[in-house]
Amino acid sequence: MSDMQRRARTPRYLEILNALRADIGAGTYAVGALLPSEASLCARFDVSRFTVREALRRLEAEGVVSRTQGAGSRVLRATPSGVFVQNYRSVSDLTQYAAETELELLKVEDTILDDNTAARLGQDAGETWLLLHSLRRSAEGTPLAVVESYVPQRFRDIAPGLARAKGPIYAGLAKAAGARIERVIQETQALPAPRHVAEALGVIEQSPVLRILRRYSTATDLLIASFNWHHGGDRYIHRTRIGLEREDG
Amino acid sequence: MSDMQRRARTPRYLEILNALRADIGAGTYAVGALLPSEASLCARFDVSRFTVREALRRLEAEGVVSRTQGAGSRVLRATPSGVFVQNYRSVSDLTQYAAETELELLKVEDTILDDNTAARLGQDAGETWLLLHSLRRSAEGTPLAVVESYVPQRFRDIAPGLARAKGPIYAGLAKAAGARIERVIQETQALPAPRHVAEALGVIEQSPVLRILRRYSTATDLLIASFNWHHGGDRYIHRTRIGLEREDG
DNA sequence: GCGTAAGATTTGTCCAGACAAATTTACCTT
DNA sequence: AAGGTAAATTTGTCTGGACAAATCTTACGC
Repeated sequence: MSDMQRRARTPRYLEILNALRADIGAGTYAVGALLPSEASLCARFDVSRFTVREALRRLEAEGVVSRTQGAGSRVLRATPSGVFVQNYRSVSDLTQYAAETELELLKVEDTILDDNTAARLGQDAGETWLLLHSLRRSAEGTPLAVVESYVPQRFRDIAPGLARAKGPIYAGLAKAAGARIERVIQETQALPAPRHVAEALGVIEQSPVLRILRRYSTATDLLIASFNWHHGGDRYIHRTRIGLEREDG
Repeated sequence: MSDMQRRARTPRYLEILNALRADIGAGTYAVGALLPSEASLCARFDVSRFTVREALRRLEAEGVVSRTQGAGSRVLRATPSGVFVQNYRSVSDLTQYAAETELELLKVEDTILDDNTAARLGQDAGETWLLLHSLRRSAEGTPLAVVESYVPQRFRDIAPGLARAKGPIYAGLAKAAGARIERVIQETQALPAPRHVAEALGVIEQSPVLRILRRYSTATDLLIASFNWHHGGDRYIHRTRIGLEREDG
């Protein structure tokens, strides 16, 4: 063993890491399934628990597995997530698909703003808004993003037709309202996926996703706000026509 | 000890982590300085090396220290970087400072596009462009962002005056050129800081920073492109007036 | 059938020690 | 003074063990 260790310049935990990555990639351990316990991995690779944990710890840092005390290690995705700062590189390019996507309205419902959401939107908690759920899919049928739009109640009648109209929702709404959108503020954040987003995107709950909050305002009012949930990490590209106001460039 | 362990529900390594964070925040261990060795930390906290390493490992994951075999652990920054996907939360809010910042022109120079930059800008490699370096500072004198703008040669005469003009560079340039900017494309990525950026931002080389590439185009041409380097991680907020074209909302 | 409680499983925290590998320091030679 | 080599320092990898804490499973009682 000490002899083996001398010849092999790659650490043992890296071999295990690669073996597990390969297994996950090959589908031996499917997305959503549990990995073998640390104890059985120790037996399989004939190493101490420390070494197995070192490999698992890295798999977790890559976003490939999620580990829970008492429950085990669950496979979140087959390939590393290209975690933003940790990995220093981008994996996929959303805009590649953007041209081929379609918008699909899932649900329209009344909702009362909770404290958290109200704070984010800059509105009063307890207000009743209209909540539109929509889902974008790529041409190949892969879910790309979940969109949740908050709209004032008064647009209740025209709301369901917005998804079927040409152009983006905010444009249709502005037109219907006879208002002009003058300000867009966008916030980007990374979060663990809540249940409904995970289901819609086809990823495991708690796996990292990008949430982009956009607030479209007229000169005086917030007209529409939307949470856009994307697959986590990766490079995010934002396209727009014209940009005014102060900017870093 | 086992008695102490029973009463204390917070793991020992977390206490050490917090103690080290406090020391770093207080300046006991300055940015750029070396932390005590693992061995001396073991002595100070009376724990095994495993426990100290667990704390240091997390400090490293937060981007607070950088660890090198044989060299030691060096302090990279005083506060956690709010690493994007890893931490699931934001730390600072750039816009808080944005109102109080000033723009300062550092350097104007001719540059020939290398393959990499050319590819990013969608221009031909070997072309000669004008490169403007500028630096933003907060009111308190803390460097916030480094901006590198690429501008066509023909703007050589007016370029130096742009920083002193009111409003953003691209607006002044468009006005001077009699052109109208119709499209802005923004790419966000996380990278290890190159030397000149690290120096300007006051962070350690290789520490994670956000690089935002913005390309401002007229109907036909790329008018100006800029790399905006920000402190890593954290929440990035983008403000603009009006947004047209296709969008996710 | 359903909730509860006990037991089994699984990961989290921690120790004491050992050697390897990379870097830094000190010293010696030229 | 410059350069190279050996020694000391420091982090990386790894063992084998122990108990704690969270979760899951099973069996029991109502």
